[in-house]
Amino acid sequence: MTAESVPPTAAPAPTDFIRTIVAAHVAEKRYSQIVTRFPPEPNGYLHIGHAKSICLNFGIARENNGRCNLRFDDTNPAKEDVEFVDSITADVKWLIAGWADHCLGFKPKGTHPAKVTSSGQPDYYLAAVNPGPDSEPFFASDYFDALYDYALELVRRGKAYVCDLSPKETEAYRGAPDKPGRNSPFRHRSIAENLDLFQRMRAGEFPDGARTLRAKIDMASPNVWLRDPLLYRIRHVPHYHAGDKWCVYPLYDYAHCLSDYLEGISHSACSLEFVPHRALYDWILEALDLPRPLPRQYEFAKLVPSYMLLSKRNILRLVQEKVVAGWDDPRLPTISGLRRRGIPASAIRCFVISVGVTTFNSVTDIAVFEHAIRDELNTLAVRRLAVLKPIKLVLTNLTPGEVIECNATNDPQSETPSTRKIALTREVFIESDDFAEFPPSKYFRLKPGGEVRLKYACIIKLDEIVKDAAGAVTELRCTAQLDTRSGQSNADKKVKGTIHWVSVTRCLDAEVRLYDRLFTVPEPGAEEDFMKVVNPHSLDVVTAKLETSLAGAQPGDYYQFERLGYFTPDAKDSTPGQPVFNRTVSLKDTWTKLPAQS
RNA sequence: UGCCCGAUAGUGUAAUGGUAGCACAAACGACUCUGACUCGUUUUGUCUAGGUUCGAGUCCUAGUCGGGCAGCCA
Repeated sequence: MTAESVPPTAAPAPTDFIRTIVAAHVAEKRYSQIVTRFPPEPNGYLHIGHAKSICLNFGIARENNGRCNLRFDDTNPAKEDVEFVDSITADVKWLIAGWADHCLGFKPKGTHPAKVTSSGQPDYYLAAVNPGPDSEPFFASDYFDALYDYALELVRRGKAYVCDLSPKETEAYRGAPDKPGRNSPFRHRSIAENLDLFQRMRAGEFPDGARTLRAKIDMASPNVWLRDPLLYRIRHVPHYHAGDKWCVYPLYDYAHCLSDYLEGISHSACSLEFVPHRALYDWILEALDLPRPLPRQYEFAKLVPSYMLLSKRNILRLVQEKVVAGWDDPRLPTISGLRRRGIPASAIRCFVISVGVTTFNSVTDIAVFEHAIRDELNTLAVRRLAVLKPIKLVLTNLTPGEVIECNATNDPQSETPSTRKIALTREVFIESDDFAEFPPSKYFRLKPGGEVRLKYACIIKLDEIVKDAAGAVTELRCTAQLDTRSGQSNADKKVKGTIHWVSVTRCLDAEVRLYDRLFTVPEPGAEEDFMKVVNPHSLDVVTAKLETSLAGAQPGDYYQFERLGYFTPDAKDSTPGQPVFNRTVSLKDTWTKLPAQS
């Protein structure tokens, strides 16, 4: 293999504090395999913050020949729904496609953890398989039997008890961070009574909220999560996945650590707000005296890109109040929104990997994301000509029916670029921004008496500006210097400016959606009300003139409209032969930033 | 006013106790049939005060600032 043929995936693996720990565990052979997991709750859509967790967990798996299980953390039947299971699964698959698909852990359809014997002790275990027609993601709700069994064991060991305190009383007894809690009056029930009561809770004998199962730890602990945390609550609600079999449901802290254990997870990475929960995570696993190596929890800082709002709750509000058109609105940082916007999965991965993994809460400049997008698209996107805000230009030395074929490059970044033919005709559209009757200094574009090159065609000179009665420019009359075309005698003639264009008679009208950031401030989440800082110009819809070859554009195709930016056909509103384009991101522009422009 | 965590250029992120690097951003320049890309140059940094040490971004102490924790949410 030559140096040139090394695939881009050969980029050095990232290093961070979690990977350093994993590497140490690999060296000491602590686990038989490195297994991570991505555990979303199916109560909303995935966003770019989740992408960080996905890249970390799948990244660790692929770098260590391991596995990363997709597991739905669905222990709250009131909030969860299959709709989200489907969208989350699709988003995860899209995000890791071609990168870590081989690490994705599913389970055989319909299976639950099997009771096995490990190290001479009874145990539960559910191994992962590759995704396929007979497999599905993991669900914490498939562990309810095993979890119930472990809860019974905790009771038998005198480490859990049934508490009859009401929600309000429970809160009062818990105390405050700076004040110790008080023991529940039910803390010293006998094991037999606890067993009986817990079984009757499960049997449905008590109404919602009447009793809970609690861990017996320490009501005076400075860590409030250790003050006899709730393990189970009563909810007479059917579960979208588990059906109506249960009326007691485990809480996150109890379910999560054991779900990790059941799947043989080695490293359980979560965000920083779970740091105080780690002691509980460890306590539950250790209290059960389990036979296999225990998973451990590691916490990292969430991704917070500037100008974005990431929490599900806030995104939901933007959707409900119709600030955006839905969960997959291209202005939203949801994975489905980013995909619809035209951002490649590889760009999302490059971005989150470049940000790194630390324990420091930070805000990442959106420019880093935009750079990653442009960097990927520069290689992936096919070049086309399009005019967003057209103004007519007449080449007076061409006859009305004359067609001059020009060769345009599709992929200038390729080592073996291909070309296509585009038609130069007497009348063309150019970008209205590319003409100025009274140009500022250093204006390289079309101006009175000036010359520019029409990209892939020839140099033209502006002779005359035609205006209507109101004084608005209606037409620019120019002379084409046909000997400056590629291959002609004067082809090497230099002019300072080159502009894009589209033939008036050979073009396609199309709706183009120009998206901009959704908020006007870098940290909308820090605002008293983020609705007040919504960018009123986050969407500008224009009817653009496109070169005809764009009629066949399909969703999933990436284009660069030269000198403008990257565009992709909208996956929802495009129809065959009539694409609607979304602007993914503009090209970097060092001209309009100049002070002369303001 | 309890406990836990954190702090390195504008932003993000590196640095077995041994020359503070990298990326993005910004500025300037080269190149250019995309004012893009690419290439080159430059600006800007270890929160504060003590201590240990030949030597501290790194270890210790105190402080400052920031974040988190009292759902029968996850």
